[in-house]
Parts: sequence; C-alpha cells; structure tokens
Amino acid sequence: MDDVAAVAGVSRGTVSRALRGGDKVSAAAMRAIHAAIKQTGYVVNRHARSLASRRSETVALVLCAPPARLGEDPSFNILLFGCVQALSEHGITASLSVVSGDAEFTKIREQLAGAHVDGALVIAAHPIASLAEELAAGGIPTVACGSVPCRSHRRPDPQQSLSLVSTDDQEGARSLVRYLRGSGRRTIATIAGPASTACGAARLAGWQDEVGADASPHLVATGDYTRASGHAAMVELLQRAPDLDAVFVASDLMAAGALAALHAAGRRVPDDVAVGGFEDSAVAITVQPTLTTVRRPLARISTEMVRLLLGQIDGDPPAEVVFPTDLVLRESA
Amino acid sequence: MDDVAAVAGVSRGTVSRALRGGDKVSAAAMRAIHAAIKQTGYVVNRHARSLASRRSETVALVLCAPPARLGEDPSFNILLFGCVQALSEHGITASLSVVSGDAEFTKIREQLAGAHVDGALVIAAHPIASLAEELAAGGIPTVACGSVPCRSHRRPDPQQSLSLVSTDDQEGARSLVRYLRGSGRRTIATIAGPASTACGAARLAGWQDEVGADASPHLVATGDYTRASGHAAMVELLQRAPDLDAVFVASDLMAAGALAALHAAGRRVPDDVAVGGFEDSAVAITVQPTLTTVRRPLARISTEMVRLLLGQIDGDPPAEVVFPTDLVLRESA
DNA sequence: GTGAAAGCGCTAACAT
DNA sequence: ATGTTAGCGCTTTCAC
Repeated sequence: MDDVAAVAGVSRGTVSRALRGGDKVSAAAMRAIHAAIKQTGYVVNRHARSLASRRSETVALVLCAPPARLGEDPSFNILLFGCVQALSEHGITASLSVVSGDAEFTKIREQLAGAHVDGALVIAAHPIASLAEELAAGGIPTVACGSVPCRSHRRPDPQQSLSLVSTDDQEGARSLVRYLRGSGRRTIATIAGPASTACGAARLAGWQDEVGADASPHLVATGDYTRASGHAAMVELLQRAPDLDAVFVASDLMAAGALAALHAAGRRVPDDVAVGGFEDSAVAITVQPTLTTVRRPLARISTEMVRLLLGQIDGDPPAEVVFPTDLVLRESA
Repeated sequence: MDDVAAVAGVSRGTVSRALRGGDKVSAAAMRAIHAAIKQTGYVVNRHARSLASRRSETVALVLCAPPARLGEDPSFNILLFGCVQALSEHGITASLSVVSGDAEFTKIREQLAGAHVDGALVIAAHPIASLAEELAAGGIPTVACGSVPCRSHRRPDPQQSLSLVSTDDQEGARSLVRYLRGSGRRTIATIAGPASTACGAARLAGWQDEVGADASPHLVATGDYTRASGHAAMVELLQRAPDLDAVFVASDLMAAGALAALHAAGRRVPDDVAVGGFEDSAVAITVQPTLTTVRRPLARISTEMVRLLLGQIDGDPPAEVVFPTDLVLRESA
C-alpha cells in the first residue's frame, strides 16, 4: 500500500480513503491512485483491514441439521447457496460451519467467539436454534430461518440482535386443504411432520383449521420427513380410514412415499385420492403423477436474511418477517 | 491478551507461546495462563493473529457448478459437507464461494487474491477447472476434485501447487459392464455423459473397453446428466437397437429417466433389459426397481482432499490420487 | 482535501 | 523458559 501511495504521489492515508469509497479524495488523486493500483497489482490485505477497522466483511453461515438431511434436502441447499450468493453480491465472504451434534455445537460456539465475524446466518432444520439465540445474546447480529421453536407469537426482542425469517406454513397448509375441499374432497387425512419441529406443528395446525370438526385423530399420521416414513404413514392411514379421498402431506418427500403406498394399494391419484405436498422441491415434478404442493419462496428467504443481517450490522433493530406461500397446482390434486 | 498476561503474571510473549501449543513454556506458567484465560474470558483475535503470522487458518472452498446442479446433485453436497467437516476437525474455517458463470469467476478470482487464505479446495462439476490451475499458479496451495479436463495421463506438475483427487471412473464403468456381460447380457448399449466432461469421457471409455468389438456407435446415446436427457436417450436407443438387453448409464439420474422410458416402452427391468447407473446417489434406491450402480467413495475423496491440502500448506509436494469405485448390486441388473 | 501519527491485537526474533 | 522489541498492513483521528 505504501508502494501505491508512492507511485500515486500521495500518502497512505489518502490511498486508504480512496479504497473505501473515495470520500474526501480529489478526483485527480482518485485517478492517480487507481492507476497506481493497476500498475502495482495491489490488493488489500483483509486481515490487516479487519484488525484496524474491526469489521471483517465476513459472516458466519451456520447449518444446523443431521448429516442425512444435509445431503438430501434440496431446500436446504437452495437456502445455503442463496445466502452465499446474496452475500457475495455485497462483497461479503461466508464462512461455513455445520453443526449436527452437540460436540460440534460447543466447538462452533468457541470458533465463532474468536472469529470476529460481522454477523451470523443460521439455517436450522432441527431446532438447535438455541445456537441462534446464543449468538445473538453474545452480541453478534444474527438472522435465523427455519423452525425456530415456539417463538411464533412472541414479538421480537429489541434487546437481542436476533432476526427471524420464516414462511407462513400454517396458512400455506390451509390454502392447500381449502383447495382439496373446494374440489369436492370429503375426507381429508394428513401426514404430519414431527411435532417437535415448528414447521411440522404449523402445517398440522393449518390442516386442523380447515378440516375443523372433521379433524379426528385417526386422520392424522406422523412421519419424519423421509420418503419411507411417508410410505408407512400412508399405509397406516389407508387402514384406519379406508374411505379417505384426499391427503395433505407435510413434505414432498413424504408425499412421494405416500404416492407409492397409494399405488401399491391400487388407489388412483388423483381420481380416488388427491395428494398434496409441501415445499415444491425437485421431487414434486419427478414423481408420478406430479405433485400439487405448497411452495415456499426460498430465494426470497435467503435474500431477506442477508438484507436483514446487513441492516442489523449497520445498527438497524432486529425484525421478524414472515413470507406467504404459494399454492402450486399439478396433477396429484 | 495483555490482561491475561497480567493476571497470570507473565509476559505477553509467553501467553502467545502458551496459546500455540505451549512449546517452551513451563508447566506452572501454562497453568497460570489457562486459569487467567478462563478468568478473563479471553479469546484470540483471529485477524490480529493472521496479520502477524501470515496464516489465516482459513481455506477457500470453491464450488464450480451451474446453479441447477447445486441444489439438485446430492454428491456435490456430500463432498462439500465432507470437506467442511474435515477442515473443522483441524480447526480450519471454510470460506465458501460459488462460481457458476464467468461473472462470478472473475469476481472470485479477485476475492481470493486478497482473502489471504491458506489454501483452496475446488469442487468442480463443469470444467471451470482452470480456476484451480489459476489459483495454484498464483501460488496458493490448491486441491481439486471432479472432472479436471484432460489431465488424466499427465504427471502432476511439481512446479505448480495443484493436487488432484478423483475416482477411476473408467475402471468403474468396466466393472459394471463386465458384470452385465457376466450375467448373460449380449447387447449392451450405453447412455453417456457429455464428452466435454472428464467423467463422461472416462465412463464411456470404460464401456468401450469391455464391449470391445461390439462397441458400435448406434449403441451409444448421449445425455447431459439430467433425468430428462436419460429418458430421451433411452427412447433413441430403443429405436436404434431394439434388440438391446442391457444399458449402462453414466449417471443414476439419467438411469432414472431411462427406467421410465423402458417402462413406457413395455420392457421389463431387469427381465428384458438390465440397467446400470453410476454414482450411487439417493435416486438409486428411490427408483423402481432399485438401481445397480457404481459407487464413488465421496467421503474418502473429501477427507483426502483436506489431507492433501493440509500437507501442501505444510510444504509437501502436490499429488494426484485416484480412488477405486465399488460395484453396488441391486434389482435393476 | 491531505499528511502524519497512533494504534488495531497479535507473533516472532532476539536477548537474557 | 521468559521478557523485550519490532513489526504485520491497514484505518482513523487529528492537525493542517
């Protein structure tokens, strides 16, 4: 940097100012400096800059999920890459951590403490979301998405720098069930996700809202978001409620399993039984028949997370934003 | 850190030494220092450390792939998370970048130049592998995996700090085709990947090796690794070689498409036509019938990449390692 | 608008 | 084994 200053015939301070937006730098100096940079092939040292400015232009990207879902669940990846993309557009680097077990949990906690990142983005599938709250409590701007447990009706705590981005899964579920009913279905069962996950609970609640008085427990089977569990749940439902003519499934993957079970049982979809999924993941169009499902605006979620984080880093208060879902009509219902 | 030194009653230099392995530090001092650290809640500032030591304990993790494959291709993710995991075990942070187009390419290039990372891991699906060579040429220890084009029979260049980790796809293809032949198949067609990709070429070469004189062009159709292309290719093959009784497909996803086409054409699998895939991805067991395929040791690849990179950072020469594949027998052949 | 100077928090070479 | 010292490369007051 001294070289650049020398070549441009200015002081190091001016070069520094020129690099950071060029405020209070004359146009002539600006030109000379840029020329000098080109000539010398200069490139800033991020570590030195971070040390001096106390800003690292880096945010931690923390994925909380069991290893199995990491490789399998595409929505996870869309979120991940969406965040990386959005950050990159702001010239910010993402440092990636994965925490599936408690061991990594404490490890990450320590790592982040010393990492001096500007903020953290937490993408949580299973609720180690306490990580997010911990980070926020530790004073680092944090934005989480996914199933943050039981905060649904709490107002964001302005004391804590934790923002939340989620989708209105309950309303999404309602819209699908409403559609099923509207197209003449009478007995609408559901395959729910684990009650321990916020999204599992929300989607089940949406089904209940719409089905109302008909929401008897024998129309509910629970899976764990895997294809196999969806299959098993469908078999169970078919046995408990042979007269069902529709089923709302809390995830596309489980819906794929349900479809297979229905096929095996000789029920035609959608003629005999309508099937609705949730997520609009890749399987939704891979499956036969293609799946009517509820789409979550994954791309918007990731860009919104980044937007909120950047805002928080600049001092904005934390926020809680909820996106609506879209009903995607295909062949299965 | 001065606080810690004060509390422990030693100098800052000693604290620093204690932190980095405790060489040349008395046991008593060591104890005092650790106590002081606990008491003060001290945690090193990575930026300051990096600036002084010229080592960042961070490596760049670069994914080269079209956006579509990023979210879809699970092997990609397994590799990615495997690397993150392995790095984390060594206390190293991964800073993630995604480059799909040329725009990002130059952006990343600049970013990495100033990032002062200790090394780079390149996971390339489509061959922007020039990125890897460029990084290596720029003097940063680099390990790449995936389809690095046309280096197959070059010896690693010791001048360049670029290591390569790959699988022996050609032999993998041979083993599957050999198995098909061994189980009595006479006319073995193939659906190849794009000739522009190293793995596409290798898998096709393996098929040719085994089929030998029977390897006429009308038994070869080419896809682009998508399910749809596999379907189309199968339709084409069925038309060109109606008497085929086996087909080796260069990826599981394409094989899934082929299976659908065979089903539509009324051919039974494996009774009429045996089908073999490549990758052993999640679809291999999702599909009906489940897919006989060639498994690549993804987990080993990622740990080996990290091992090589760490070695290179410590001054080891670059290496080129090739892993064997496994034949996974299921229902389709 | 620009330069000079004082650090940011740490490591590493040297002296002891 | 430990203390001392000189930076690492940059930002940022503060005078001018």
